[in-house]
Amino acid sequence: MIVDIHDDFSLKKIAKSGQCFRVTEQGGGWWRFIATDKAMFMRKLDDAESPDGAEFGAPFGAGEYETTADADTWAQFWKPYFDMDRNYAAIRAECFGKSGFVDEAMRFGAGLRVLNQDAWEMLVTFIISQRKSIPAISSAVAALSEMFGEPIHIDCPEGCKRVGLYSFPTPESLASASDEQLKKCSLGYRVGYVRDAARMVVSGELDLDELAGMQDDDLFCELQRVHGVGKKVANCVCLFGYGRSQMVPVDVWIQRAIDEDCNGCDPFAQYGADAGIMQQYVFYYMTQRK
DNA sequence: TACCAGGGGATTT
DNA sequence: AAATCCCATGGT
Repeated sequence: MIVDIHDDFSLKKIAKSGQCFRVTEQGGGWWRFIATDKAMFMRKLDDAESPDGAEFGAPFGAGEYETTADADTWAQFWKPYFDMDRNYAAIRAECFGKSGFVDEAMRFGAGLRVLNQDAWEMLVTFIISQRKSIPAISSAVAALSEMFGEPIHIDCPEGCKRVGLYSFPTPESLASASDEQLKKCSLGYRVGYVRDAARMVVSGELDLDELAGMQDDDLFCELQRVHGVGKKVANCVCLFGYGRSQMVPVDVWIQRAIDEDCNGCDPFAQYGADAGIMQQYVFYYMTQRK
């Protein structure tokens, strides 16, 4: 199926933006996305290699995209996943001019979008993320999904390999997992954290659906009841799992940006409801610029 | 407020 | 090939 996209959209930048860890580049311009129990291949058509930067106000990467998703699954799952109801080109234009550094990060990262992902998947993934590099997180999540997830059966485009197609593990499957199995997934000292989180969800002590109805502060506090979830991980779950676009996770890269590029002043507060989106541009800029 | 925790992946030697 | 560094941190 063909999707016509009129806003910022870069599969490559999204894939490398450190918010999703189950996205892989395939052959022939295809990118494979796995989220919860779904997998989907997508590529840009009519693609002359896009330049790195962008003009403000002009959509970056707009055009026709081919997806293996059917119309219903696109509309119900992937369209909201890609946050398609938000106009990122307009946000870049509105936010321009408040910080030279953030302006440059927006120019560099044009095409990024903050994905709406599953809260459970985000909780586990960002518990795992602590003190790991992005490639290490990706391989741990892949191992966990292969060991505890279910095979996903979809048709792959020509040249794309049918490997590693597993759903994200359910809370039940992780709650009943053994330490030995979890350790094989390179979770290290995080094994106990993941099992506790799974148990809390299975027992109902932590109701992730109920949390969706809470105010930011309450949501933020509730998440930190989970062992292994501090401020940074809680902020990631709020931003990526609950669509709280004003939340700003501060990791070593964002802290470095504040310290070394912004004279020690936090630039994010001035963006209000878009602060978390600016954070994502800055994270991408810090990790991908040469 | 220090210090430590698994280990993987990237970089340097 | 081996040493070294660094990592979307949190608990103690």
